Amino acid sequence: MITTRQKEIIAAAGKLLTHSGLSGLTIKNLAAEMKFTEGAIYRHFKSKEEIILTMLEYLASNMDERLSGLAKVSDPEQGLIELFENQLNFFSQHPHFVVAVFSDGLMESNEKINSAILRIVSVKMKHLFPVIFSGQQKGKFTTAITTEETIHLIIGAFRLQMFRWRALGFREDIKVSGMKTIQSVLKIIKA
Amino acid sequence: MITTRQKEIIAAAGKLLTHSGLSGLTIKNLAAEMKFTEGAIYRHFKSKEEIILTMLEYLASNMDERLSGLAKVSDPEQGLIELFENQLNFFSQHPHFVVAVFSDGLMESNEKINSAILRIVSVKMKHLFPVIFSGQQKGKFTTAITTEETIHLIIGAFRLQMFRWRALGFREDIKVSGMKTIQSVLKIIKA
DNA sequence: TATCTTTGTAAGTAATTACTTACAAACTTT
DNA sequence: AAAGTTTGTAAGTAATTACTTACAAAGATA
Repeated sequence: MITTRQKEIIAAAGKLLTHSGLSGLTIKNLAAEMKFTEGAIYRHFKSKEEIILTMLEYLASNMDERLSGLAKVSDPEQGLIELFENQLNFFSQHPHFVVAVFSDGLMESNEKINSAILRIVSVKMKHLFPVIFSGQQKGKFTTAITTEETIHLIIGAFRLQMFRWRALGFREDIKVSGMKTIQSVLKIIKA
Repeated sequence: MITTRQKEIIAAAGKLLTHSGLSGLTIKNLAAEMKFTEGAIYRHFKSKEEIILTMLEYLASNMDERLSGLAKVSDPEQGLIELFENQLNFFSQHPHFVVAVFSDGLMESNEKINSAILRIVSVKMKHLFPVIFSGQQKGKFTTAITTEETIHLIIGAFRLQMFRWRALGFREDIKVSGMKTIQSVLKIIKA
């Protein structure tokens, strides 16, 4: 499906994106990052669009696998914590993918890329929904707002946290500050 | 300070940004949108960077003025509602500025642009802080989490709402869906 | 009325972009 | 060992980029 080289290239692409924005993601820069020439990039991808799409699809399925692999816990609060610990662990180890996953900046007039971005969001929601829902049913989380509204709050807070992490140059420990955010959300949504 | 033509140009720039992303914001497209030639753009701005910076600075001071002009109300809940009604009203009338205000996509390796973006965030926080803080002191809002954490939750939810509005092509009425988000946040943070 | 300033056009510039083509070295397979 | 395949290089391409320059028309000022 996806070769080792392709993985290396999309990792380099994420790195460029995160550090220099979309305008920094050029084939020239990508080749330099990979330490070979531009032509070689086209041995592995037929276009720049394909690189971005492959990156987004990889991140979506990677996230889906990771979160599917989480052991089922009966306590919804613990389930929520483990879900975000897993997410934060991934971004802590792969900070260069932050932009690709969260950036509105990749949203251009390109239909394919836009729907690939929305797929990532929906994967996240897919795993978040049952945790929140069961928490509400068990009387652990508030039912003052709907499941969707709760998810909206959580994802919004998480995204903003990642935005700030990047804006501040990845200086803070995202595992610590990210969990603080989740903890404060938890305090608020607990029934 | 800023001429009428300059305002027209930054409005056109926002329009291009929102519809076609950063790569759609070219001098050529900008000139076409203004219905004159590329050279004429340079009669009003000395560089593309200056256009973006002027746009961001305009948005920051515009927001600052708007929110400063709000009548002081004693009820924090009402204050919060009026603040966001004002914000939603602005974006409803100027949807093409959504990207400029919220997009991480403008964040590039350009230092000046990055700090202009962060200025917008800080203007918003400046006006949100006293409302939340007084609400907590008056016992109207929860003190289970800090003022900063509350603001983080609110801004995160609001940003995500704007992101979705754009992703769905500005189809829904942002005044309605935006206020729903604020209402659900309010339910949660009320003491 | 004559001159100056402002704001536009037309046609360029060099640099950068994504992508291609002809060729060669190194593995793999036979 | 011979042949085929994979993966790289070197040197291009046409298109697009931000920006410039020489010129002209219109309005304001003298």
